[in-house]
Amino acid sequence: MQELAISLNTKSHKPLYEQIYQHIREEIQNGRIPAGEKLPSSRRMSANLQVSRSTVDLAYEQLLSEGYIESVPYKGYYVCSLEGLCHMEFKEPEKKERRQSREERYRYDFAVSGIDPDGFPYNIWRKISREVLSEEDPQLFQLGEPQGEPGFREALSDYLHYARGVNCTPEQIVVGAGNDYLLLLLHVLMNGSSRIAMENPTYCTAGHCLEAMGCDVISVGMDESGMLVEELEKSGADVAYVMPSHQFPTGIVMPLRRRMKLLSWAAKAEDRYIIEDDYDSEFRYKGKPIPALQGFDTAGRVIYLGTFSKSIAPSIRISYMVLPMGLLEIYRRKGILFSVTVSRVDQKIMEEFLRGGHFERHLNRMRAVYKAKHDLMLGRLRKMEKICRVSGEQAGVHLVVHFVNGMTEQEAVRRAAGSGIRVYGISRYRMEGQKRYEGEAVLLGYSTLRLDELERAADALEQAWSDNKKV
Amino acid sequence: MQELAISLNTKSHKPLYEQIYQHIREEIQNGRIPAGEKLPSSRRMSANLQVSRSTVDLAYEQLLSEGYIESVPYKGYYVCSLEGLCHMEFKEPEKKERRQSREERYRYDFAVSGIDPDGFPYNIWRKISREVLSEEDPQLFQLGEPQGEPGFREALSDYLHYARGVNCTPEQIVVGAGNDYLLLLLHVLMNGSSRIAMENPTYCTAGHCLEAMGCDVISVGMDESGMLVEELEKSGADVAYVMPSHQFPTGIVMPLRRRMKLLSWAAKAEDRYIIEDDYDSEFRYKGKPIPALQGFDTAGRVIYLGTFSKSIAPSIRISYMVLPMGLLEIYRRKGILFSVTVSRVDQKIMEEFLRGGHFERHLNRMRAVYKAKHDLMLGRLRKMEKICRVSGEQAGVHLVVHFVNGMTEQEAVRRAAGSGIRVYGISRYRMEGQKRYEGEAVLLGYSTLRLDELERAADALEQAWSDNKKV
DNA sequence: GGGTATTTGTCCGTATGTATG
DNA sequence: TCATACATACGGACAAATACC
Repeated sequence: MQELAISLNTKSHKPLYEQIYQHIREEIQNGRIPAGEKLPSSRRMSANLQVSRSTVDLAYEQLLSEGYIESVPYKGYYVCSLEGLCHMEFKEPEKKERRQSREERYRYDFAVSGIDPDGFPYNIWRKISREVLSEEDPQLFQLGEPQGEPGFREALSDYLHYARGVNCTPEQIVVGAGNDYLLLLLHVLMNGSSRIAMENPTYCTAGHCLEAMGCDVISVGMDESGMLVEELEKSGADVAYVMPSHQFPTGIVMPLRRRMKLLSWAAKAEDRYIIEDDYDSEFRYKGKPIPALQGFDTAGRVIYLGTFSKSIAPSIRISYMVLPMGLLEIYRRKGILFSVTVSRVDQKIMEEFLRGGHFERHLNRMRAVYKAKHDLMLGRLRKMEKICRVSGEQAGVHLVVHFVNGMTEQEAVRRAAGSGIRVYGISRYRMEGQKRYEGEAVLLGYSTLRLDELERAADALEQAWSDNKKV
Repeated sequence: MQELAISLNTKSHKPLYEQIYQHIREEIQNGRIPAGEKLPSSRRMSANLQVSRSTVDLAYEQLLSEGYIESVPYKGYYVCSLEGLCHMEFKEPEKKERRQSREERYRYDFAVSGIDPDGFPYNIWRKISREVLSEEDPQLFQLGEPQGEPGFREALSDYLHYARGVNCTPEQIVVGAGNDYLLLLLHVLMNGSSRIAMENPTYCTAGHCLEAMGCDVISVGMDESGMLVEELEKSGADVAYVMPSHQFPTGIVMPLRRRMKLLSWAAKAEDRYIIEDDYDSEFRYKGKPIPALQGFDTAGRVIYLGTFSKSIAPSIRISYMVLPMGLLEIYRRKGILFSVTVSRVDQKIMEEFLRGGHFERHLNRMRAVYKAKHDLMLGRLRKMEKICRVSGEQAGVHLVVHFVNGMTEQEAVRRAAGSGIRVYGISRYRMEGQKRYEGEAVLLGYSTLRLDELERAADALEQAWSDNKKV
């Protein structure tokens, strides 16, 4: 039979198995599932509904005991004919939807950061967390190594190697609480005197952090392949901060040729480095992922920066960097003074999450979730061809929208706001005083909104932008 | 392919199928099973490993879903090539020589850092941890406030107020992963140009961190009341780093008079600050605790630094600082750029730990534990009056031992080592090149040793030090 | 060369242990 | 103590490919 689409409510106080049981019973009573039909196996059903098999088992067992279905061992469950069964109509009392009134100005926020609200793998995380805390290993609560737990770094280097093509040993990895912190640490390692080139527009938070530390942040132009290496060369920068896998905010994926050019720029001098922020590399919707820049680096000039903020949750604060050999030596002199900033417990949890393959399964799940949202938004926006076109759609969890009907970025943002929708102009990601990026565009992040919200938000957005009268 | 020799551990808490899965995955990742190779059939494997077929099935299924292997129906499972990822030579990191050998030379380690091995409140922590993760609050996994969770800061400010006499609102608190990090952040706030005075001897790690950041660290002498304010004045320092509640390593508690003098030094200029590291304030064995320096500060010149490293566990990495108003403004401009470095989950757990009164109960328990150890060691050392006398015994979890029989610090350390006991000479806590502190002494930390171990260690120590023949 | 036994992945229902409230 | 939910592990049945007589 077809897949049953049962809407389960985890938060409801009604047990899951009962919700399943009731739904199937109704289907049978209504004749929507005819007698003789085979029900989906408990495995299939549990996979569909994202619940444990035994939950489905319980539901089936109840149906069985009440004679709605019969079990044929090694084959499956089959719907009985209802003859002779008296059944009363049972009306579910309507539950009032408890809507939380939001005082927020915005009904929908196309935030470019953040994760899917239902995306956190609670169950596994809870389980691993419990396991780790149950070991009662006295060592676990003494201070750990400054670089991070050896076991965690090993699991991480395995993952980075096969999933991202990063070429490193666990010894090169430094674990830290967030990219900001790692940049801070890096700044200490580099003796605080770097001139850092960033693309324009870029991930300003990092730029402002670097400026706050006292770095010279230099804005370098970009074309459709990413940072312009010629300009970089002229800029006199020592360090280039790039996001080859998915540049923020443009969504540009740096092609191989440009990567090589960048690497040869770095190889030209001893004190040149590339900081590769492997932003959003986990989510790609087209083609195969390009391995990290770091994997092609033979001169030891690439510092690879990665995080679990996007792939798991921003709030768990686990990032990591891979240092080239030269910097590693400096780290061992100076960096080692600074204690690790991630809880040893959290590191252990993350290690198990990686080793148990949960991370990959989680990524696969999230990829599917984001793909659905991505496709929905892309479809909707492509229908609005009179108004806009889309770029940066190959990867990540946001789209870049350019207007073809003469609407300015500012106006698009204002109109959306007028309809209670928050969108983000790309201009806000230019470093201050750097107006070299001329394109106007709006960013639509779809990670934090649920599918049905996206649908409604897209409706409202279309209306707001289609409206011809000026606001 | 050949039979895989997987050593299964039935007793381990790790599921069988996961052990199988992990083993095979690692073999594939390391290339020990080449791409295209056929895995043993589930039957053969299950016979070999003496487990059920479906257990093997589960393991294979997981490998399948993650793309490590592919299934050819009625033929077998075959290892996939890790397609799409460039394959570079992956050097197997040679296993490092067990460093433990050096640490195992010591039977007993009177380490001055670390906590009681049985001291971590596993049960409550597990319970709260579970509760926090069970709430399934989607907000909890989005990025939190840079300063730390408002609720946590509120609980913290309450605690600091009544337990330490710290005078602050939650808005002044900045949460961070460890004192080192907070110093780093502070350095950014202070524009990286500070001349910092530290006592001598002192907590060198902090000193070296500050130096690595580029601070001028100036050593200032001390007497039995702590830092000499006259010298501080002459030194030209902007910032004084002190530990009034229990100076490390001397154990000196700064009396009120000296505190006031210090405060008036700071009040003399706009850019002068005192960093009050409230080290070990939680554990006092005599008299009532002196409130924090910060509570007496009317000029807004004290930065209060606290941590749960000693009171709960070093590895959980939760520290905090209280900024005076002037710095708070700067923080709101520059510091706010840096995301918080403590996991939001951990903050929530800690908040509950505070609010539920568990922290105080825990402290009481630990105070009793440490008091017992303290009294034991103090008693034993006082019996050795021919050899040494003790100082710094009012608070903390270590004692300072001065020798009265002419034994040098170096010799005391060596003799102890000869008996397999690790003790720490106080000289190692002088900043390099600063030899102004003339006293020789040895530190005995008793937090990480259990009572019975302490007993035996004290025996051995007495013998080693009593022994009159030179070593 | 055609039939048969074996091997294989796949799918199934079931039983048990454990965490949690 | 009991209800709920989940994870783990078990072994039987099936159909297609394959090896063997």
